[in-house]
Amino acid sequence: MKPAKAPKVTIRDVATASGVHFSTVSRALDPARRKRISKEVLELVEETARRLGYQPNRAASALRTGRTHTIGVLVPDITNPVFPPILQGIEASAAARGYFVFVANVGDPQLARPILARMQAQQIDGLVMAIALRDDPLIDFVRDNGLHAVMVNRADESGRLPAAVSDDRLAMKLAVDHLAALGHRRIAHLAGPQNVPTGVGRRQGVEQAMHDHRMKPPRVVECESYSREAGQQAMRTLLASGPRPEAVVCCNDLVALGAYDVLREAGLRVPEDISVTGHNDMPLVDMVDPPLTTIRLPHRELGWRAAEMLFDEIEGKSLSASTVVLRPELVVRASTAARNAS
Amino acid sequence: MKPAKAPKVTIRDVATASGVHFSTVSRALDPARRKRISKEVLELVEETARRLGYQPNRAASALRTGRTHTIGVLVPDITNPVFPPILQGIEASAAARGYFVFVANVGDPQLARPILARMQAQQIDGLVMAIALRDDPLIDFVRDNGLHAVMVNRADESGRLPAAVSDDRLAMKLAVDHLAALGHRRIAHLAGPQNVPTGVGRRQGVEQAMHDHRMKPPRVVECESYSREAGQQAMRTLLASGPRPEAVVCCNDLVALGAYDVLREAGLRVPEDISVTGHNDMPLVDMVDPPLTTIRLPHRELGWRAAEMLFDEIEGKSLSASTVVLRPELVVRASTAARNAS
DNA sequence: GTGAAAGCGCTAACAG
DNA sequence: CTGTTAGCGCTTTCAC
Repeated sequence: MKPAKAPKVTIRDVATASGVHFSTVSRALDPARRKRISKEVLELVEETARRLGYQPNRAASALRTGRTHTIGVLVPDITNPVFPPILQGIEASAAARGYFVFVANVGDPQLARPILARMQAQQIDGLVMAIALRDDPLIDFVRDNGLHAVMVNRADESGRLPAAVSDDRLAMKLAVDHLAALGHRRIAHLAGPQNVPTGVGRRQGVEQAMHDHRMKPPRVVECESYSREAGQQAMRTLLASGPRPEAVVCCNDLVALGAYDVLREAGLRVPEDISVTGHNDMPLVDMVDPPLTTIRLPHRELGWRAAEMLFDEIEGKSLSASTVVLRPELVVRASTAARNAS
Repeated sequence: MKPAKAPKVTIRDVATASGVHFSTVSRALDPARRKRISKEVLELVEETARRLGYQPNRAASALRTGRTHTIGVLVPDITNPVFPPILQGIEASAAARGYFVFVANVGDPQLARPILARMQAQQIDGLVMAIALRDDPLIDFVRDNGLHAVMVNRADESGRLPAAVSDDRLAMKLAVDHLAALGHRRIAHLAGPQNVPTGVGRRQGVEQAMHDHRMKPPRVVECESYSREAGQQAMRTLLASGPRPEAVVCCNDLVALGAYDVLREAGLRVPEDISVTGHNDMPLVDMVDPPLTTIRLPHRELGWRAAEMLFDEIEGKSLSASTVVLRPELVVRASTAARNAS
């Protein structure tokens, strides 16, 4: 029968039980210093530690060393399906390197500062930010506090912080190239919020790609957010404000689905009357009607790479690239069709 | 211009700056003990603390008090869309009560123990478990270690741990009642893994409800997991092994979508040839073809309630119910139709 | 109401 | 190679 409560065995208990000084135990149990211990003592200590069920107290170690093996992650909305794979990547890297991850959902940007303050009180070793507006003062705040930090998914354009991102311009080029190959010329863009780096990058990607194809500049409607509702609203605005485009490139999948809603209301068929593309390849967009042509991102790897960069920096082996740009990939499904299909 | 690195101001700095003893500062800054401090001193201390940008060091406090204001959450797969809202609920409650949340993705059940050990080393105050098989030894382990813990989403049948769950039997009754009202009698069930509490509960719910309607017991095929692939496989088995049912009640949405895949392959139409129901109402199942009739769960509230129970227990005000059962809700869409529709 | 002193469990000089 | 010693920043007696 086991004891009712964990009896908290400390380094001293292990020491007396194995007849050595407690600092010897401390050394023996630290991979970095264990080599300076004689083989016999080392084995003895390890054995008794195991037998007694010793668990190091990280709080004590943290107080002494200033390192908690803990990082914070700031996400805007964990229910947005792009973030779970990113988090998974971060967490996998953290687990592999002996860190733990505090996840905070920063619904309202106003909350970022207080949350960050509390995280600092918890003595986090570093921070992964999946939030941040363009020129966000938060970035300066983080740097001024000497906090190790990296960004993921969204990059800070000024490069003040290392980042792991997908190539937004390439992503949109892939979409436009695909539509161009299908014969479309009048392409519109439902753009993301222009105060967010990805919103700008993707819009520029569309514009650049269309320019390269010698098309007229796209009609652009900015969405208020990356949501289905915002997509509906933007699509309504687009339909109301001019001739119907042949295709519409959307800043993300949710916006594309919002566009679907409005097009259906308006009696327009996708892709016969109008082609639609998304971005993210979130789960189930292959099951919607019609299956959505979109851009797939290596979300999990984005998270993994961001975390690796952060840990390297924390541990002082900061050789890693300052910005990692990963390649997105076009996934063709049934929401795009050749122009003369109608 | 701000200092390059945070100069870590401590309680002593605040003390000398305000000309009092550091223990007075400690008292003044603790809501629970601040009342014993004279008004003038209190205000002075608060003011200087603010001026110096004092941040309490939780690691020190943790070492002294044994409380870290940190909890761990074990989820099987954060990319499964049921978990993000649960996490969000947990995190919202935690933020409101001054706690932080370690999230660990326990892909392989084998990993649970080592992860838990590491969390204990980090001195977590409590644990929320969204994993656990039936009669999982992990539950005993947690209790024997005197760890405060609650379960969420999946309950331990033996009631060894408090839990916040949805009423699985009711959920399946809602589905069966709905199908019965549409005139169906030959209903099959694609069941969840029978080593998981929810798998059993839902199967029993279907069986009980059908019994109550005086129907013959359902044909049941067990899925290997709660995934689309497992749903495909189970649906294949079902079609191959007997007469075609009029309706199939699925243990969750992903399984239902797997069933869609196979029915489409087989040239069967949903709902004309066969009605299908899901469970969870995950994002976008209203956009698939046809939109899925399913059961909606209060996932966010599940997480919130679980966390609240945990914090109450940690803080010793353990008046809360031991098990909270929340009501699921039927969402009728287009994957179910009356029997004579065909 | 405030000061003094001890110590949580650990690491990191410094001796020997 | 191992023992000694001194704190990390905080809370918590115990005095006054």
